[in-house]
Amino acid sequence: MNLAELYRCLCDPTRLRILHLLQAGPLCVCHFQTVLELPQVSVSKHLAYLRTHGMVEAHRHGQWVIYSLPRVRSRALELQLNCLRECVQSDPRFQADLRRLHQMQPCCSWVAEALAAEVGPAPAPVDRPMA
Amino acid sequence: MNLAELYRCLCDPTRLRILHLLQAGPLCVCHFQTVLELPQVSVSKHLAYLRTHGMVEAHRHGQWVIYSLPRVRSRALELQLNCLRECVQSDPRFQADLRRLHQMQPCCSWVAEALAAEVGPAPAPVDRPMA
DNA sequence: CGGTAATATGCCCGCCGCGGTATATGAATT
DNA sequence: AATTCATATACCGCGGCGGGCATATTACCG
Repeated sequence: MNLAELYRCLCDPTRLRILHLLQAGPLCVCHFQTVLELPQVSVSKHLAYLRTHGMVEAHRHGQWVIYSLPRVRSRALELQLNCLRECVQSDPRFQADLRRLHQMQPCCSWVAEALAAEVGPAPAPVDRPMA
Repeated sequence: MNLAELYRCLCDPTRLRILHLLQAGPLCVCHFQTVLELPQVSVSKHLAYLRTHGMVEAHRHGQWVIYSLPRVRSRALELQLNCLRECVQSDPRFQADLRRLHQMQPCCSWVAEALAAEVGPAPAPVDRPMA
């Protein structure tokens, strides 16, 4: 992916919020719906956009899909994610998202945690790229 | 300007090349035309886009218009420019642009230099924001 | 004043991305 | 098998943006 394409992934406020949240660890779609307070279809479409552009990875766990930042990242992606983190440090919007994320008791937190612990070759049940 | 808007300025390859070149110092439109090898109208429109979004500043010097990065920049803009510079370090396209910039003998190099030296309250002749 | 060089803008068109609505897929549960 | 939950996708309409062409603006020069 070239740089302009990468920036295109970043030029939507919802996608920025998603990527920011993902820096705290893997999350399932229902997390995003709750934290972002956006309709399911909107969240799903933005996640699909990021996924097809290699900005996030998706893994099915039963009926849930866990999204995470790519395990292996290009140098540019790494730099951009760091830059994004610095940029939003003083932004109330993004910080509020983080607070809401930590407050919520998600339906599938155990799944996210299980997947976060999963650093090896994915020992979990079904773990295909996408549905 | 919010962050997503900033990223929107960055999500076009031509604008990325322009911003990258500007990190080497102020340039006039004819520089961009030569280095980028793009039609005048394309260069001008991308510059207008960046200008209206506060990513660059324009100053008339006689019949030329010199573009530069803003003298005063938001923290986010500063971070993004640094990140961009790091990201393109190994990109042949952007490095080739820089080489071509240094090779060329521009029509109005003295103007750019004069403006670069200008750190004070703009002592030069006519120096209005835009035409 | 007329001409020319440098730059900007208006218009048209095509494409992409976003929101919304409806619907499909896939897994779990009974 | 039917239902329900979680998630994705197809379709539609709209606005923004980029390219191309023509034209306007501004400054300079003879």
